[in-house]
Amino acid sequence: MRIKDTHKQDAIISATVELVNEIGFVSSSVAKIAKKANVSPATLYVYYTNKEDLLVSTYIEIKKKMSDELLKNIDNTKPFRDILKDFWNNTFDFVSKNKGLFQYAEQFSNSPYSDLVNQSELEKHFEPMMRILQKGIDQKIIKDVPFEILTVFIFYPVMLLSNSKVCKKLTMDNETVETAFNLAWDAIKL
Amino acid sequence: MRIKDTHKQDAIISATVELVNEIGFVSSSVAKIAKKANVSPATLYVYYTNKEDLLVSTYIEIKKKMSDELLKNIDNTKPFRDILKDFWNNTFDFVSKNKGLFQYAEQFSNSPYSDLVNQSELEKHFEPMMRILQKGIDQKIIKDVPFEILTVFIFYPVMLLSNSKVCKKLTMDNETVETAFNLAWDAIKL
Amino acid sequence: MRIKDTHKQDAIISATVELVNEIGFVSSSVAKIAKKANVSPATLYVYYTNKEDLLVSTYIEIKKKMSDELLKNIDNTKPFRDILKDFWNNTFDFVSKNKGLFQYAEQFSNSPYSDLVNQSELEKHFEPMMRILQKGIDQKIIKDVPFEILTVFIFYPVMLLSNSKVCKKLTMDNETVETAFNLAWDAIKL
Amino acid sequence: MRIKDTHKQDAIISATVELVNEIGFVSSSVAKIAKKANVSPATLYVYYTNKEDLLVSTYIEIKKKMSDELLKNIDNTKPFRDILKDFWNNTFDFVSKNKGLFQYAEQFSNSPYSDLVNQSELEKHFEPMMRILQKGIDQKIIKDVPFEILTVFIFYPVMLLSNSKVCKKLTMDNETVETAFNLAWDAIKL
DNA sequence: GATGAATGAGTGTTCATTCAT
DNA sequence: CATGAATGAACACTCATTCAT
Repeated sequence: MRIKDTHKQDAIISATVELVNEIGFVSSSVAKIAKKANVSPATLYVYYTNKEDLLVSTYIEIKKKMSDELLKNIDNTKPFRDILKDFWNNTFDFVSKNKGLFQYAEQFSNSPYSDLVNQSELEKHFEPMMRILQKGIDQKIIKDVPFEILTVFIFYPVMLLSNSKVCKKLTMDNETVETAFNLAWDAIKL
Repeated sequence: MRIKDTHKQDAIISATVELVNEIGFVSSSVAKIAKKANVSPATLYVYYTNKEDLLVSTYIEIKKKMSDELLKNIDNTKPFRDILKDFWNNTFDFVSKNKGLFQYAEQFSNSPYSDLVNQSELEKHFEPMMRILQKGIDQKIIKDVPFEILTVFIFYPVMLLSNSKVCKKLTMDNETVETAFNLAWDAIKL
Repeated sequence: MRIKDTHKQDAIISATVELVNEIGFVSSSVAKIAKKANVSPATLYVYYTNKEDLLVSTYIEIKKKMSDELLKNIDNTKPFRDILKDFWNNTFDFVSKNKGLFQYAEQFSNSPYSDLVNQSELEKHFEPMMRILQKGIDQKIIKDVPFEILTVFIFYPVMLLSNSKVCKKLTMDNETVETAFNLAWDAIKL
Repeated sequence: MRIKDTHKQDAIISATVELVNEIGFVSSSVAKIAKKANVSPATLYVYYTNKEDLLVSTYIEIKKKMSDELLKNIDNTKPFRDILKDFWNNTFDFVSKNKGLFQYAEQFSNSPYSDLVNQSELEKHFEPMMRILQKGIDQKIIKDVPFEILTVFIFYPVMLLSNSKVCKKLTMDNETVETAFNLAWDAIKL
């Protein structure tokens, strides 16, 4: 028998992400994805049970890669503010270098497909950061407010600012990233 | 007759928003929208030149209604912080009471359809708030950073917190809204 | 609005019957049926909710037409044997003149589609004949055996003999039909 | 190894019959048959040149097995009526014990696939019965009518009565089989 | 203005079959 | 012999849109 050609599966995932970024979820048909990946539409069904499976799997893959990158080099022994700053920079780096993946994830999570994903499963990867935040609360470094609120001020802003749809004009240089972090820090610090 | 017309058009818009919220952009076909609005698919083309026009017009309508509501009762003579707080509360009120409209707008603005909208036209409605922010900068009440950064900390958080996809567990009572505003204010204040 | 074109629906039904007779149930695709009927495949869905609906509706239509024809001119006042003979002749006439319809019905009733049809509903049309049989039993003209057995000897044979798949060589002239009826009668008579 | 082969081929045939009985000819795809037989779709093409070959071969196999069973223990020295009765009983036994095979054959012979089978070849197996019928005619025990007519009254009824699609309610116990045979005999006897 | 009929083009998916291993 | 990967062609069906009324 023929061996499964991982090159093909990679091509399918890439094509999916690219196409969704180019023409959006709505217009991204299986046929177009297949064409972009230079495979037959039928081949797609060798790797995924259906279109939904393809889109969801792609999302999960991206999210996993993202959480790996965001938590990379996080050093618990550093001062609290520095840890957050490293995470902030990691986020900015990832989003800058993977605009396509990030934009796919944004579209996906705003679509009804996202209901099909076990979100809490994905969020588990970020538990280390949650533990760090909790330590900050316990040590009275940051405000004792619900995690969701902290998240909105310390994790989302860098993503929003990197999102070209939100920030059309502002170029995100290192200085701007730094400035934004100062605001985030002021928001949460005690 | 005018009344009849408006009724039908309203029904179409409502049906569009409801359907997109129920089954998403991807699955919302003209036929289904028409069925939900209790009109013929052809009737839709009496009011809109095509599907895109319908979706875009619906978005613009929502955005206009939203900007009206958010700027309602904004009193320039109040102290700076109170103005922002009023706007913050207006946002929270609108999103709470119009989850459907808000969610439609979110989906829309994350789709490539949004490229078809003259965003700067829509943003004009928020110029009053921008002028207020500028005054705050000039009076050295808030930090002198790019508008986009301020926006991310003072306008987006309340929307994110109201978004059920972002905040699944946190119930947004008045106290929580107040707490979140304090963080936002700490972020931007000098 | 455009008025529903009954000519089109008739064309669809005819095409369905013809095609199924030519190439069988298995190979009769919606596209092929549409092509034969000179309509777009989409048009088919104006009249029927899906392929199954088309096939089932066609079957029911045929069965209704058939029961009308078989019971035509049945005169209850005639002697018992003559009534059966008339029915027998009607059956032979119908099958001879509507080989296509008959063959479609045969294929259909041997397919799993037939499970979708409310058979007892269709059998109601034949109740007059059942009552006649019962009268024959009561009057001790024919044997007192279950209806199904009588049916197999007095109703099925003429259909089997008219079925070209069963009887490839035998030409069914009037004499043969008469001969066969004599056997049927001998089978059931007391 | 021979044993292994036969196992696989048997599995394929069984799967084919079962699947056709479960979901019908129309929906029985090669992939599904292979899955049911626990082999690869490709393996199927080791034993059969294509799908048609598989279906036809399966039919022929069934027909051969059937003719063997029906003619089993037929004793030419018995009285004429007893021979027919034995055959009748054999038919009933076979159909009862092999409903799946029988139903497959019914579906097949009502499909256009049946045109691909050399029917006269299959009918050769039944020549012994034809010779017996001819002897009955010659000895003036049964009516001198075309074979097809005799067949319809002496061979088909037991099959029809055993067919669950024809006889939904009637349970075929020994008494019923006996009763039906009496009608068949009355039909053909002189 | 308002409609349901009608459709070519497209949808996601499965098909029978082949091929390299 | 036996296989799972791979596919072009076909599948049933829906799409956005137009048209006659």
